[in-house]
Amino acid sequence: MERVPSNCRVENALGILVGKWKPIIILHLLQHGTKRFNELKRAMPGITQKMLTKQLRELEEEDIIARVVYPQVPPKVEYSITSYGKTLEPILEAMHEWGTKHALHKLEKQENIKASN
Amino acid sequence: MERVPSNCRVENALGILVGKWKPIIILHLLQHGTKRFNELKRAMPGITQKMLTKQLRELEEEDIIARVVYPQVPPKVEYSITSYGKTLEPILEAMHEWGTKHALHKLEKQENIKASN
DNA sequence: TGGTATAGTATACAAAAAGATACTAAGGGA
DNA sequence: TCCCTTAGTATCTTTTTGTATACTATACCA
Repeated sequence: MERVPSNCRVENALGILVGKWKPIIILHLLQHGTKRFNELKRAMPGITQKMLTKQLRELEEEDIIARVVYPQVPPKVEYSITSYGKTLEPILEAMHEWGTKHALHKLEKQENIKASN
Repeated sequence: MERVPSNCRVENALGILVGKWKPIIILHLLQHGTKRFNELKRAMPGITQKMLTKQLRELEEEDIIARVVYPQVPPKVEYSITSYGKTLEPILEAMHEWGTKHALHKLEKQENIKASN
């Protein structure tokens, strides 16, 4: 992150969006609203508790999501996107759109390879 | 990359943009056009040859950049963005813009912390 | 003859990210 | 009494990334 051309702020966004799970978490909360820890976990098969916790903490640190703890046993913790976090929506949308097209592009490429054999 | 909710193609874009150097390489080629290997290297202080090579090969694999080898000694290899790669520009732009604002947001947050002490 | 340049590859190593697994507190239910 | 639940920690291992360094071929120049 250091020693990067000074006009490049792309890394700033990337630093937040990166990490296999972050965009998925943000997108899920954007689309489904407030969720409890285990609801998120169940929605993302394959993620470990450690990873989910870590990603959530990092997103909280950046003001992207809010964490509300209810003092109960068993515990209840709710996560939601902050209004600041919502400013990421256009980027996520753009990425989602491009990603969809790119999946197609890759498919076509494979078809071409097959056809030429 | 496996076991991700099927409606989520964000990872598809992220997979390409991620890696400390990729967005910088793409942005540089977008802004400055065709460049030789060592020109890129010099433009990115801190990157090693191995990393630059690896990133370039991965971007080539995804059709984002084109690699042209001139059979000369000493070797000459030119890299440029493909027309397909140019479709990433809006995302990079959006990220750059958001990243700039986010740098400000972080600064303000720090100021607030200072002020309250 | 020796040095310079380019675009790499090969190898070894260090650091960071991710994954697997076990553990915790305290209330409720069988 | 034992087990279940939730939202985590703690610890260890594996995988992925990144760094450092040395090496290559061959033409050109002094």
